[in-house]
Amino acid sequence: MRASQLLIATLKETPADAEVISHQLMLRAGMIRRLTSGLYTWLPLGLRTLRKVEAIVREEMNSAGAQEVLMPAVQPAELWQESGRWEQYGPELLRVKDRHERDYCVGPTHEEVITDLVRKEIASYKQLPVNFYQIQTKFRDEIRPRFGVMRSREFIMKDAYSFHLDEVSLKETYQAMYDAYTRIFTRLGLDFRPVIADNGSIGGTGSHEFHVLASSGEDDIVFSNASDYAANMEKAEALPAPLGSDAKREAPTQEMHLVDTPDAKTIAALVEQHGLPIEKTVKTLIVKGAEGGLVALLVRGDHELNEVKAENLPQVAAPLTMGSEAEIRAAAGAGFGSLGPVNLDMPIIADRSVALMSDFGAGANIEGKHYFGINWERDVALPEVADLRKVVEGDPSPDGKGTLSIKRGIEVGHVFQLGQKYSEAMNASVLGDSGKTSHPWMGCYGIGITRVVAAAIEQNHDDAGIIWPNAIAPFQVALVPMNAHKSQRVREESERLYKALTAAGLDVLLDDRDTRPGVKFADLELMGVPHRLVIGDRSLDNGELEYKGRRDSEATMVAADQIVDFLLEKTRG
RNA sequence: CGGGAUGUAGCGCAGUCUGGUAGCGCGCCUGCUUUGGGAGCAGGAUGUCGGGGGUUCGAAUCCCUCCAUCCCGACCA
Repeated sequence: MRASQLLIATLKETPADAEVISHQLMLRAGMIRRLTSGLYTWLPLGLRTLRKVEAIVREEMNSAGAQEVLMPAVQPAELWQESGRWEQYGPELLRVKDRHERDYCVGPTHEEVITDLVRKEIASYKQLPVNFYQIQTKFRDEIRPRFGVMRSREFIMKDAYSFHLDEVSLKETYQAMYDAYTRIFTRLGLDFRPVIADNGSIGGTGSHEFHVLASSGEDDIVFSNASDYAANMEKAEALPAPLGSDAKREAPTQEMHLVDTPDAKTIAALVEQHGLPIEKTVKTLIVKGAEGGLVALLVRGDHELNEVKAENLPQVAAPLTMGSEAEIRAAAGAGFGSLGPVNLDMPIIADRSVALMSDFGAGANIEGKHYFGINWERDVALPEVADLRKVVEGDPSPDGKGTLSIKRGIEVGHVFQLGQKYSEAMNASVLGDSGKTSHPWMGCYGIGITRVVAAAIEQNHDDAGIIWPNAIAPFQVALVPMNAHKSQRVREESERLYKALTAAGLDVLLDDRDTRPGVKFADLELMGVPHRLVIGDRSLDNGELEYKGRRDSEATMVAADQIVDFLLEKTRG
């Protein structure tokens, strides 16, 4: 393509409302423009990258045995009422009425539509397994859209849904999708990790998220330094004690005694004012119980409650809700800051590491007082023990190998074993070889296409702009003719190169704009074109061209007759 | 939805406290010069000062109200 025919909408200054680097650079490079909150137009430059991501996803999905379909963005309410999600989904589901006052939604996902298709079209186990996917625009009415296309309301997603006679078949396809995702993100040139994820309220048996590692990521992901164990924070298991220790409680050395702590309403204050080591303190959090009433959760002072783990406990109400000050005062006899397990009349669940503590301090359930020197069994019965806390850097890995590190990640993909939830709710069934009907097992597999583009930039940029991986660069090579308005030879050589490189299968941008070279260099760097060739009289005299990779600090000279092979080599992989 | 901030030319901002002809930089248009890292000179265009209401002789500026956007918390690809 010629630059004179492309909308090059670069900006020198950073728009004030863009916070993260990918958003800033996408605006500055002229990839996207905001229409209104959470809605973006993809300009020609941005769309080129978007389409390349789609193409890679499509190729790998096809070769993994999935079939492409395209479902409507607008869906009838009836289907969502059948699955029960019309009520469940909440305000994130954009609901609309047509002229006949019938209810519809703009689809945030397509389990209902695909299940409806399958129940109509698939009747026999002989047609299973099947795996359908689409690349399509979704809408989620996010409370707070932010970070440009990273968390927009309208976004493009690849979503796939597989159907199986039994769980064994589901697991096979699940693995095939896991492998396909690994190939996709590898081909995209991204540094990513598949991590074990929580299944959430949908249930099911298995789930992995694919995260692109980036400090601006919104999720904490946890992984071992000595094995391939990786999980998201919600799911990462906290072992009771460090590796190699015998995980036993130490014998009491202190008597339990009541201490006046009128100004110690927080763990930090307690530690500071009373000289107690923080790992000898216990935090008591009181939440609503599944059967009504309240439940107390205990974690060590230096640990944080993992809300997902807490919510998954059978005794605890979902969603997790903290008790109100008034409720707690009525039940415990004291308010926030003075709560503890001693003389507390409600179900108590202690984190694994709390169960191993001795001589510890906790609220006394008397306003402004704590007990110090508490020991389990002797002073208070050991309650039920569960894994309640968030893991921290340096915790032992749950698989017994190495210790855990925590990094930030951007979730770009999710594979999920759904089980029979939708096929049962919507009565999709197939005949088996015994002549009996059964509900197919389902899996679903998503990739945030638009988010991938932003994530790639978060991971690949410098002060001058974007640095695209070869596979998704809008243009692989830029040609910059020098002094073209005067030198016919430069013009001719540029045209010749443009045709030769294009014929060799490269995506080439010929910068034929009538502007100064500094402007071109700055624009091309901002737009992230990974390879640049300068054509000037000086180097042509020597039969050479000047090459510079986007990450190179210096340009190098390349023999003009070698240039096609040279660039084919550079743009590979 | 709660907390914080902002809204003035396409973009970045000043002006608002203390009411009195709406400004600066970049970008854009014309001409001449210039052409290896965001050119120079000369000339030019562009604003319902977020909307509505009020106070006032007079409002970007003061008051009321609505709206939008951004940032921090609960959802998700």
